[in-house]
Amino acid sequence: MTGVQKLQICFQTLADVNRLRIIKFIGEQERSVSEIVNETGLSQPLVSFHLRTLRNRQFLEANRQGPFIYYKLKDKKLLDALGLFLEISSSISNETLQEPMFCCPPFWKKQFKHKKQ
Amino acid sequence: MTGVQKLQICFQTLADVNRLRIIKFIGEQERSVSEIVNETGLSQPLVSFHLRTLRNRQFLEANRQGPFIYYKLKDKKLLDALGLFLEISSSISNETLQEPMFCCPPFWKKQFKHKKQ
DNA sequence: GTATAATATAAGCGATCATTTATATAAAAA
DNA sequence: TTTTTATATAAATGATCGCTTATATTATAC
Repeated sequence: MTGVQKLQICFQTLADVNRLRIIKFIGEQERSVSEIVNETGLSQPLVSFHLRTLRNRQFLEANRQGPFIYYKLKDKKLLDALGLFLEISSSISNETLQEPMFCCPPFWKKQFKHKKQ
Repeated sequence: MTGVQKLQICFQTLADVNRLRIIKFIGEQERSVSEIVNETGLSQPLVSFHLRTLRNRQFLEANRQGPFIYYKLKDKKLLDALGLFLEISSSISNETLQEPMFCCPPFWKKQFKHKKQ
């Protein structure tokens, strides 16, 4: 697996607001699933789903204590890296970022039509 | 737009091998579209599509010289940030990363079935 | 044992993304 | 002007992702 492929998987894993919020919350200190559910307001299955993703991709590790399972960051360097990207992304104008980038949903099609020759 | 949302868009943009390869190639020095097509082996429309994405998201900027359009990185900090993530991702085992993370395509379903009680 | 609380998994759905094929634009050359 | 080269856009398609609802597991308490 090439470096670029690893990067892709890394970024794919981080390309979700809810996972980022979870990482941010866990970054402060380790947290149980129910704490994360309360903090984020997400449903419990959804939190578990994201935690599984983050655990499988080696961003988090879990340890059970009684009925609770506590998650923590595996590598604190991740927080530094996120800070660096926050810098990079903050210099980007809001308007541009909000433009649709990819395949245009129906209501966008008109705006991209070329004038007929 | 919150910091987390900006991060999501950043990572979403970087979560593609082809875009990462393009960034890596352009990072060395500015390149024309046809140079990128030759380097990557991707089709010209696909390269243009990814370039538009990267340009819209403010990672690249373009300047035309005659019939050629040269693209270059807007912020060289991006290369440092990619290096940092390369460190983080390199410590992750290949096997784990290759596991399917999300919704399982048909041929995977069997492997995740629980034993019936 | 049964009941309850905490967490994980399964299956299906809707939306979005990357890609392809075909076509349009734009600049230079003939 | 016509042709050629370089690049961009359009439309359609298949695959994947995030989310929801329902159910299963695991551990404690009774």
